[in-house]
Amino acid sequence: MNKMINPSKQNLIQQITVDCVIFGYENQKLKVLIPKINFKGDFWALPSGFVSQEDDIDAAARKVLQFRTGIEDIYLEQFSVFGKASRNHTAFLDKLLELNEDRLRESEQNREEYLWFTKRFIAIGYYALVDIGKVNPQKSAIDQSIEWHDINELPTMILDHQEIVEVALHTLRSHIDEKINAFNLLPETFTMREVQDVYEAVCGRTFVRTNFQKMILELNVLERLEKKYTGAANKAPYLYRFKK
Amino acid sequence: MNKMINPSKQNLIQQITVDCVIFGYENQKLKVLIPKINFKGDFWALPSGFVSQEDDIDAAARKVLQFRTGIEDIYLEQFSVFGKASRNHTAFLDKLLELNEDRLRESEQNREEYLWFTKRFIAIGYYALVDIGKVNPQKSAIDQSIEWHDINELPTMILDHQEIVEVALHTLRSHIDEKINAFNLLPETFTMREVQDVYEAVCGRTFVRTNFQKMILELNVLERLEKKYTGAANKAPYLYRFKK
DNA sequence: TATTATTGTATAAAAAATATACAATAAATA
DNA sequence: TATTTATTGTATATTTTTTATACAATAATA
Repeated sequence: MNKMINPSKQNLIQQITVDCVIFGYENQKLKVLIPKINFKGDFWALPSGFVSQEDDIDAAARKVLQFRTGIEDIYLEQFSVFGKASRNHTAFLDKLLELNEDRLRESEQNREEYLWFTKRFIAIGYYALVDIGKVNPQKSAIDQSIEWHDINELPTMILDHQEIVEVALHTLRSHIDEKINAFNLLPETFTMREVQDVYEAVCGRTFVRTNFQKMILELNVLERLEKKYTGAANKAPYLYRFKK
Repeated sequence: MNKMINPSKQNLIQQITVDCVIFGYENQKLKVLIPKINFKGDFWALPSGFVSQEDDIDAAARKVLQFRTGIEDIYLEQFSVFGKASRNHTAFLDKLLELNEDRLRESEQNREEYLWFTKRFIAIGYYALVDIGKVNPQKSAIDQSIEWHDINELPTMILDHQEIVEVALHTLRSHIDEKINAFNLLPETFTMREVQDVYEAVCGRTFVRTNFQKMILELNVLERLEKKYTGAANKAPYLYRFKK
């Protein structure tokens, strides 16, 4: 949320944001990266950004993701637009101002920002899925914190951000087969079990191991390498990698 | 395209359009409704509109569809956003001005419109599917004509409108099962053959009659009524209607 | 009454998805 | 060293879904 840095003065498309649902995977769990802003009142909001006149909307979303995760070439996908006429930050901002009178004084400039930011906004939704281990979450200037939240225990977010996450998750699940490679979640080489763990976390369900293997191999994107001796007291699994 | 009626003066969201792919069905054929603008140079462009501050984006799209088709409660669906930074009407307008010098004189107001309209625009794509028989296509003030074009013989359109149609068609095909009812294409009662004709036109392929019947009945949205005596020299087919 | 075109129904065949069985490890441990 | 343990690879059985084929039942016509 670099929303507060005089956006009304910048060379931006008006009344448009790109709102990003950054899914993260670690330890068989699916999470979402959500900043909490640094004001009294417990306000959580999805990472989002504006669209510069010079940027493709995809590029605008990519900037948000790069800033928030530090990852350069992240795969992301636009999935829906949220454009109700009533979709504005007024209720949120008024609440915030009410609870933070001490810090936010009336001023000509603040007034201008307020008017700019309480206009109706159209959000273009993007989602990404990253390896939590590779990410160093970045707070913006106005954030108190930014944390990974389990997909089943999301905080109460502003506006329609809850719905945005739901739609993103639905899209992610239906696209996982084509995107499992693009997401770059797995190491260079990996076992079948690791692939299955990703799938189970993303889809929120279990798969029968033997059938999962068959299904994933039939996608025809993996090649089998040597065995991996893990030190565990059992048969060593094969390693795989994505075909070039 | 009511784009030319001083849009820069109206209460609109800037740099946003809703671009509509209006599919039409008639005589086992799938078509697209495309206006041609009333200037020298053969310019075709999808029906589109701007988004008023007071309208949901869905409502903005609905207005375009209502104006173009005369149908009140039309089912439509947002399917994608087209937002390249280079997406602007400059090349199109310059060509148009060059070919129509006689009609378009330099003036302060025209200049203003030109600058407004050559900004980069983000298009939110919507599609609908209507019964051509129920539609009376409406030209806008700047159109020379508006016609149904066979899906396989589309004219060369401005900007990325060709791509927009392609993405819309892909979405339509993948959603046809859930939407066949919503599209309101079929009469109150209809035969199985009529349903299959719609499917074949939309999907651009044939189906095996007996298997199609089974498939469509398994969707569980139809109820069977009495037989229909058509006067043809063959067994009378049953009529169906959508369950309430 | 035989012919014709098309429908409704049944069923066979093929393919895909799901469930189950079991031998083959790789290390720990007895 | 033999036995135990947990997990893997492979095969196969079962079920479900999809696709193909056969054919009798019309409703009018010739």
